[in-house]
Amino acid sequence: MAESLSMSRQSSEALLYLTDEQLRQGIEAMFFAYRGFTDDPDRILSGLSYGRAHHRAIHFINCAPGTTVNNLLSILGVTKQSLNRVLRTLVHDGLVEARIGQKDRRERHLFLTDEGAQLEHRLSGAQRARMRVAFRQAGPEAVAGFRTVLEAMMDDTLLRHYKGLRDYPT
Amino acid sequence: MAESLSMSRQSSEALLYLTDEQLRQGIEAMFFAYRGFTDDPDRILSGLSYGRAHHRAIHFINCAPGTTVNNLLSILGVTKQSLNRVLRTLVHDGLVEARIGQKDRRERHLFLTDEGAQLEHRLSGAQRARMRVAFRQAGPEAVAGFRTVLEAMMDDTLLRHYKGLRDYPT
DNA sequence: CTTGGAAAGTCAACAAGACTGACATAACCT
DNA sequence: AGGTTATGTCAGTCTTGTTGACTTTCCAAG
Repeated sequence: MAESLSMSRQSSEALLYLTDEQLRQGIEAMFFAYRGFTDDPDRILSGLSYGRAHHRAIHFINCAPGTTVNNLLSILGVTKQSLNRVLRTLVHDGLVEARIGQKDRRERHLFLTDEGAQLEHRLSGAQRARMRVAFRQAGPEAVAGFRTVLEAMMDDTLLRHYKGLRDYPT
Repeated sequence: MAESLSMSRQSSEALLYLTDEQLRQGIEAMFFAYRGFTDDPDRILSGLSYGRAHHRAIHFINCAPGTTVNNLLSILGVTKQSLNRVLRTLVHDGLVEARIGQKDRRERHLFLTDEGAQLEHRLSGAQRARMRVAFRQAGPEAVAGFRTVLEAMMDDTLLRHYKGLRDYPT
């Protein structure tokens, strides 16, 4: 249904999607979609004295349990001092546990506590719900295209983080 | 090429794209792609004592020349105090002109000066360049899907801004 | 073995940019 | 004349980013 339209006139307008106007619309779509994307979790967090930074930390600790602070740093792309502030409150509030490394005692390996996992699930649940609706509305072809473009838009360093990097040993 | 893969096993895995793991990957793709998306302009702006907030203002004033402050407010979704701080510096630095409305003298209609348009072009140029590469890499089918999913992900109010809202009369 | 450098993490201070709340001014409308 | 609307401003707070200085730990070269 969605693809029949774009494919029918593919020959005559094959490069339409590369005009400046089309690119500008792509830019705005990213802006507005990202806003919708972060809205639900932000609303949940604002009632908890946490922010988007806490959400990001919780999300990636959940994805890669046992990851080190340094590793999280390179994923999130912020300074260690900035991350540390967030991590400190999360540890203090009992959402994250930071275990001293066995092999290298300088490292801290990060884990969600039960309470942390609970919050993570609440946050990602809201986000997944919105994305599920969008994905269902758009259909599998569109979703495949969505992923393809997004991956092409990432920096190569980030792309590496995006693919892989699960399961950290303690 | 891209679609042959997803269509060949469509029957058996038609709903694969709605599993929690697929949704989680979509979430991360948004996160990393948005980072790549804002990187280039941010770098340019950091040398100019401007930030992403200035970029957004400039972008939408360029798209809808003559728009009012109030209108910009609802597009950007920030408070007037926050926008005002940004706008003040832009007007002061001669990048934006705020003309008093003809019909309603309370309104300020916003325009980019030549210098403002120049900066806009530099910023959006960097962003368009990256998006052009991504679009070309992904192909027209993927781009159509990308747009479809992004639109489905927006809030309805934002969607209204995204479609339309060009050309404001002075 | 020791010593010096690198790496991981922490503390402190600061800046940008968002927010709220209160208030001012001008212009519009009934 | 009085109420509403559009805009601007001041003051204060919060989140989240920054840099600089510091400790602890590890490792490797002398």
